[in-house]
Amino acid sequence: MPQQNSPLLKKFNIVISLGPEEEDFIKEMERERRPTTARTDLVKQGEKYQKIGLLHSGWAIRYKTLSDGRRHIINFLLPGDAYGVFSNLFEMADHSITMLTDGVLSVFEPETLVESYKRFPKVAAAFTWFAAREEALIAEHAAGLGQRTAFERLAHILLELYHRLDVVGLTLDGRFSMPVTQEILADTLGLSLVHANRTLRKLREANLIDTDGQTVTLKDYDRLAKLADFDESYLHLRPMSKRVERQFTTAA
Amino acid sequence: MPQQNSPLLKKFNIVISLGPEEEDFIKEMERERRPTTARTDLVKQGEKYQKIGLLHSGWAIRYKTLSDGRRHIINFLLPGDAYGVFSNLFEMADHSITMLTDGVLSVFEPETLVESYKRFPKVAAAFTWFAAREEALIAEHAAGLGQRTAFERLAHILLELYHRLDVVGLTLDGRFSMPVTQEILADTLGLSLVHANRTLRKLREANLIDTDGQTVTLKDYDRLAKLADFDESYLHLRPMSKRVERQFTTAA
DNA sequence: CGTTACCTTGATATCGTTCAAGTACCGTGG
DNA sequence: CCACGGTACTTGAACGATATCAAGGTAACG
Repeated sequence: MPQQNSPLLKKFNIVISLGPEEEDFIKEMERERRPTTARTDLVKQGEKYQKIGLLHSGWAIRYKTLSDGRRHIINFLLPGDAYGVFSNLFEMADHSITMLTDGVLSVFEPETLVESYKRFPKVAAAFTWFAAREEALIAEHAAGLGQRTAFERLAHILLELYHRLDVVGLTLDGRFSMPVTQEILADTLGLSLVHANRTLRKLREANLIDTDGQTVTLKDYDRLAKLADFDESYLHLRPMSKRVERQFTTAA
Repeated sequence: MPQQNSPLLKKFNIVISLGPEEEDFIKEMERERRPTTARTDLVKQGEKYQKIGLLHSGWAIRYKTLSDGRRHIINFLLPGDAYGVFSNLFEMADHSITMLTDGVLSVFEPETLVESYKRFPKVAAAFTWFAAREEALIAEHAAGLGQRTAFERLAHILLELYHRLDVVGLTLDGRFSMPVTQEILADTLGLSLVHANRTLRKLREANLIDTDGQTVTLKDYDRLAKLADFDESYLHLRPMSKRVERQFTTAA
């Protein structure tokens, strides 16, 4: 029977071509699957790091809490995303990760990744790539928080989520499921809950999106992209250049 | 004659203990020194990546430009900082880097770093550590942009700069040189130039800081840290844990 | 069927922006 | 040596985007 590729492999296959042995190595990493439930903490700010994790299904948030309770959501973790890849080097986590929904994940020891550096440099390159991409995403968010209006920011994050879900096959006709309360959205965009709600309404009233429960529909991608100044290149979802790939094959 | 350690080595020595051969490898990377002048672009958004760079002296900014000209400054590059370590994996730069002052830097091919993975895993670990730290800094800025007031944000960045300069020996009695116009500061904090100016004044009037030309003095670290909710742990300037260091020595 | 979580909307307050103007300090050329 | 233009800093006044306060609505769930 044809085994469907995991979301992680789907992403990897976009940027780098892996041989069967390399794919097997990754599949081995993903073999042990651990079901989780919404509100489970995967990482806790201030506590020691332990494992690296891969999210197979479900959504999670990576967030920071200020001492007075204010919370900022750094990023969403979607199916196919990893966490702890490099931040594992630190003694303590400077952020928390919590499941937003039920989901399934695999966790493994950092040693496994170190091993890949020796045996399968291309696998290591793929993980490094996505860790670097994490930073690119956060930098884009920071730029948005600094420079974009609430309206632009909201449009922008919806477009980002659309693209990120699209590569792992979780969109259909501009529609996707977004299991996120408006409070979560507000804490992501640096807005009050009330204003997040109103901004969402404005987007609906401008005929740019539709919402139906947790389902979001992008009704006019082009206008949305224009008003949010959205340029997908920061998502870096393109094949690795020969130049770079060569580095990681001769390195073997 | 006792050779003064480079700012990069000063930072590395905080987190990991390097043997003489490893230090030599780094010194070799830094050997060729290239003077640069203010306003020189080290990396340009939209252009191809080329090299990895180390900044020995001078300040630079990493920033993104929106299509309508708005600019957000992601981070400052200070002496001892590197750029392009991982973002080199990408085909195109999603941000620019420009010198704020005259300075000196070393640039080298990514292959050099790949080589270190095989020959000197601890050196690779140190670079990886600092690339991961980059992300931690940006995440903290994003959290600030989302949740902190202008006043808190300004206090926070001053404290961050103080700490980052301190580890490379560029502070004295709570004082440091900050070759940054208020416009740059505004674009970092997501404020208008006018409001950055007023916020700076408020900080002065509250007797928290002094400014004299480009020199900033932190007059009351504790009060500043408290009001900005500053917790230096996100800077991750502490020795690497045995657990991690072991990974990178057995990996050799 | 009451409680809880989430969404929605109005009214008012505030933080930060924009517009406008003026000052101080340079470096350069006449 | 002075006039000039450029860059950076400063301050006032009006405006606007977003927050806060307050209230009510709806659906899910034990």
